[in-house]
Amino acid sequence: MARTADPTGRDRILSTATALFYTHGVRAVGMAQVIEAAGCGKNMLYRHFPSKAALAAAYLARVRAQRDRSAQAALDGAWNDPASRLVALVAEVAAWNRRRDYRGCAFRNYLTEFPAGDDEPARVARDYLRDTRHQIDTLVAALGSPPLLADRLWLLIDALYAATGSDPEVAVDWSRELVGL
Amino acid sequence: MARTADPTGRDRILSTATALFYTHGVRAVGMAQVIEAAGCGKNMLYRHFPSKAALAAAYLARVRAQRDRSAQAALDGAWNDPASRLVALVAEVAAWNRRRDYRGCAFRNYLTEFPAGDDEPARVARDYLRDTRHQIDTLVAALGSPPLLADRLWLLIDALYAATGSDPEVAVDWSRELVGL
DNA sequence: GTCTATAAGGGGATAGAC
DNA sequence: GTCTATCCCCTTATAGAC
Repeated sequence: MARTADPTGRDRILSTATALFYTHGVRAVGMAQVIEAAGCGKNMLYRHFPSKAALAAAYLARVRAQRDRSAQAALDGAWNDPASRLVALVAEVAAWNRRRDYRGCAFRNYLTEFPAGDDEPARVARDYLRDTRHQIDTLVAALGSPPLLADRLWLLIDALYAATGSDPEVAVDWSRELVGL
Repeated sequence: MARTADPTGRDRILSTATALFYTHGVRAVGMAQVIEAAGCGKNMLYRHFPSKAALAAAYLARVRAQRDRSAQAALDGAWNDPASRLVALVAEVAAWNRRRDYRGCAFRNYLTEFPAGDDEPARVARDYLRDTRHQIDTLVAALGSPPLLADRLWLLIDALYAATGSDPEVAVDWSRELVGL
């Protein structure tokens, strides 16, 4: 169809792969399935993503970018005190949890699917966990609270990502109580 | 070697499969790998477990039996009041969490690997989650506390099963505080 | 030169047959 | 226990349309 390079090609493929990987899991989705859903040729996919691991890493990086933007928006919409910002972070996870297409945490899910993985996607996943945990620690320190508060808030976030049928609002209310709001 | 059926055969196979499935994930482990590790013939495995789904269901049922026994032992070792029993249940999960070979919750992991599954193993997994949640609800009702306590304790248990590097003791102490001990 | 479509390589999956 | 059938996996290579 197009004689010139399709600038939307890579993004369209990655968008398709992201939806499939997140919904069904990385292991359950084959490259052929991504190709068919994206409506592209095999050649094009492998030029942009030389392997499935590369595609999975790009998938996780894309989700991370979305999550970071969403978390930043939550912080921007909160009061400027550490307590409000901590609650805003928990509430943001809860809001994500309530989405109809919610299927847990993409990074924790990946590490469950590939427990011994130390390739690029695993690094992206572990970096996200480390960075978000660090974000909590920093805000708790700014609040002047003992590290125990960070441990507890992190437990709440872990629980929200597990999502075995609990009401996310319980966690948000609890976090508010924890930080003294 | 043996002319009569090996009574330990089925159990040996299931034991091997349990270790492999739990450590590496169900999807990552092939039937050939189970056969080789169990040191049995292919026909013997398929005689006892006609499909991989049947083997996975038996694996989850076996883990459930272990978990139920362990939870019961924790209850038996606790005081007979609902508060102590609730803490004992949380502490039992924390103790499991501290094991070196801990790799998360077998049931939650399976549901992550097969999110749309409604076959036998998925039913075993979901039944476990439903029953353990019900166990918490019952004890909280016996304690005379509002359902919110059960929601919160369930969040702690979910968090313990996620286990992204938190100290399990934090959850146990928190549960003790929650039930008023 | 850039895309799609198709075929094939090389391996491993589940499962069945003897 | 071995051997085979069938299928799907990831990946590469080839051929054809614009």
